[in-house]
Amino acid sequence: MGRVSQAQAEENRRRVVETASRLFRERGTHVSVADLMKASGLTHGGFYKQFASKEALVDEATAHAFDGLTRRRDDGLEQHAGQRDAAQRALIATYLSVEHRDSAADGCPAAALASDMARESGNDEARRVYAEGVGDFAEWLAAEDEDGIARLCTMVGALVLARGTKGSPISEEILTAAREALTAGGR
Amino acid sequence: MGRVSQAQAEENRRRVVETASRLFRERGTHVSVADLMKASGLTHGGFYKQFASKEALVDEATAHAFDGLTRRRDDGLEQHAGQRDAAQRALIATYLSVEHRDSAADGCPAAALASDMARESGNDEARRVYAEGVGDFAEWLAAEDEDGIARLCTMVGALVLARGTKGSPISEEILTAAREALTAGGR
DNA sequence: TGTACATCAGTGAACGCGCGTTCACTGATGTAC
DNA sequence: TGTACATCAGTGAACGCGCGTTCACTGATGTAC
Repeated sequence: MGRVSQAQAEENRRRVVETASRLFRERGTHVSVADLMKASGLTHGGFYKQFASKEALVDEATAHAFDGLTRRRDDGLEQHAGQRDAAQRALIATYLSVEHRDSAADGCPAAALASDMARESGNDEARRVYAEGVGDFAEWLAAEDEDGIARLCTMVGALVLARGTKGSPISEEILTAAREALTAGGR
Repeated sequence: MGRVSQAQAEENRRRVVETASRLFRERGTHVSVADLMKASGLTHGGFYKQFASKEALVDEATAHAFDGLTRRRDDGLEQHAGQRDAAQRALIATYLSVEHRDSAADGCPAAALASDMARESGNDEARRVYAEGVGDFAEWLAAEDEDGIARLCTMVGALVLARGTKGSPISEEILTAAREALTAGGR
């Protein structure tokens, strides 16, 4: 193929990070470099021209996924004219939907990457980025009468359990029960 | 080594299932057959004398892990002289402890295996066993004024997030926040 | 109860394959004049 | 502005290694007489 322009190279790099942030959420951080590069429209050999190691890509992809979450969350706030609790209610409804359960690739990284981070004991930077993202999200979710952390636990637990039980009727029951618990009576 | 008595063979098999149910919870179902057998004190070649495939072991180990959960839960009920809500409060406190966060191997399979089940799309039997275990646990957790499913979501979400953020101060904050949400005022 | 032999749990090497990473090569891009 | 050449993003084969699974072999166990 020969050399490629700097602009093109930068765009290719961005595409790999974007693809990784999606595939890691969908299938876990064990997705192979070869699969990642193929899904980005490249061959696997070029990977190390852009990234020091696969671990470094995990760091960047994790940060990228949380950036996307922040952006969507702030967009929602704007759509509700800055009304914080209306934006929160809307986000919770989307979060606990069948659509979100079925599309982890562009869904919440706090839920999708939790077990990978727990097991990725070697990669401290990714874990740091992850913890920071979780803290930010919890803070945003805080309501007048309730801790944002507790709400986030219910949301993440529901999503993770609904995904793990997908195919059984309990999967949808989980989403419904969590939605009710979070919207009824101050929760 | 030569042949081994039927009793010994049965015990070896049981030990492999037990080891697998622990290592799968701790490190995920991707733990290799070789590692599993070594941890059970055997060589990997003999695996297929006892199991049809690694997938079959995942099924059995998942069921075994939920059996352990059921046993511990019922033991707790007995210790509290059949007082259901006292037993529930004790279980919740243990569940949301730093000790449980740090020992996934003999911890809750609903939390530890969720992401593996979500991604184990090929293995329907393991998913069925998992969903059944989750349903049982949720039913046991039901309180007079609250759905067991919603409580389970908060518990599982807290444990999964605390494990993913371990090393950052927010990890302990998550456990505390969930404990408070679940014990204060009907929740 | 004792002997002869078939069974089969466990061993360890091997299978094809995919992993993360390296490397010689390519040729269009970017730069020096 | 045009030419000469160094740079380096991307290619594709290869590296050592670990994966799930298979297989010839072993020898103590279990059984038939």
